[in-house]
Amino acid sequence: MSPADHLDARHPATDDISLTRVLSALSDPIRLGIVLLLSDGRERQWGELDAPVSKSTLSHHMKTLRSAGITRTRDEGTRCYVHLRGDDLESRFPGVLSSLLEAAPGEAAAVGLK
Amino acid sequence: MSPADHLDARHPATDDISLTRVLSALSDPIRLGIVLLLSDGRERQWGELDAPVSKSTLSHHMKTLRSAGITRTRDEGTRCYVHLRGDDLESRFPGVLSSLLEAAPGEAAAVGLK
DNA sequence: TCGATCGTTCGATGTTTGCCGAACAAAGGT
DNA sequence: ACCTTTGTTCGGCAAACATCGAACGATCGA
Repeated sequence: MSPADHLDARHPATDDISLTRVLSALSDPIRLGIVLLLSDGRERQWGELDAPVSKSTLSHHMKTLRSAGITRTRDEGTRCYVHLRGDDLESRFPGVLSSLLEAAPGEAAAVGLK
Repeated sequence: MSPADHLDARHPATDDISLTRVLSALSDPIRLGIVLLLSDGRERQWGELDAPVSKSTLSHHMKTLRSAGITRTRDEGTRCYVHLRGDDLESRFPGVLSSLLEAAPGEAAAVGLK
């Protein structure tokens, strides 16, 4: 669709993002590592995430992040691109994401994400 | 180490506090509500927490918070007092707890904690 | 048109989690 | 001594979660 694919059913509106769901999504080391990787703002496709899990598991993790409102996914042909909803999260929960991202490096390293 | 029972086996040292465990502990609305209640720094005993769950369930929640390093428990006679490890968390993960506490009120209200 | 690529969906499995009531243990008060 | 209060521990149960391989569907390139 076009003008507003933001309103894709899969992505909650900014105001509907739940803090507990965000925390739950980030409490998994793999997902936290992915978010950390995405924190430079660049858009990536699944393969670039280097997660040490199978395709199907990664797909579930990406769905968890997406439905928690943490990432936004865009389909293009046969592949999906994902990026952090940094601004949305910052406006909904000021300071939370940024402080988390500063604290995260020590933990995510253990997961094998590059 | 010393006269300090801080190092009680039940309480992780500040440097051992894990971010993912903290996030996991806070991803439950009841526990988040309790932390919010404790955020004024006052020490309380279980009963003052007003959590809408049974004693045994509350005991588990308190254990989760304690072993994640979020709270500190002190036994006195037949009762336990608990307080937030605000300074420890702030030094380990600067900004995380404070931004979370600002974001939390909207969510925890739904849980029935006063 | 035929593969190859990429991601989703579908069982299946084992683990963890939230919750409860009941039984237990330690103090304290009467 | 006894009962009350306060918190812990112990099964048990249902729901949620992380994980996998296999099957599927869509798209792009040869």
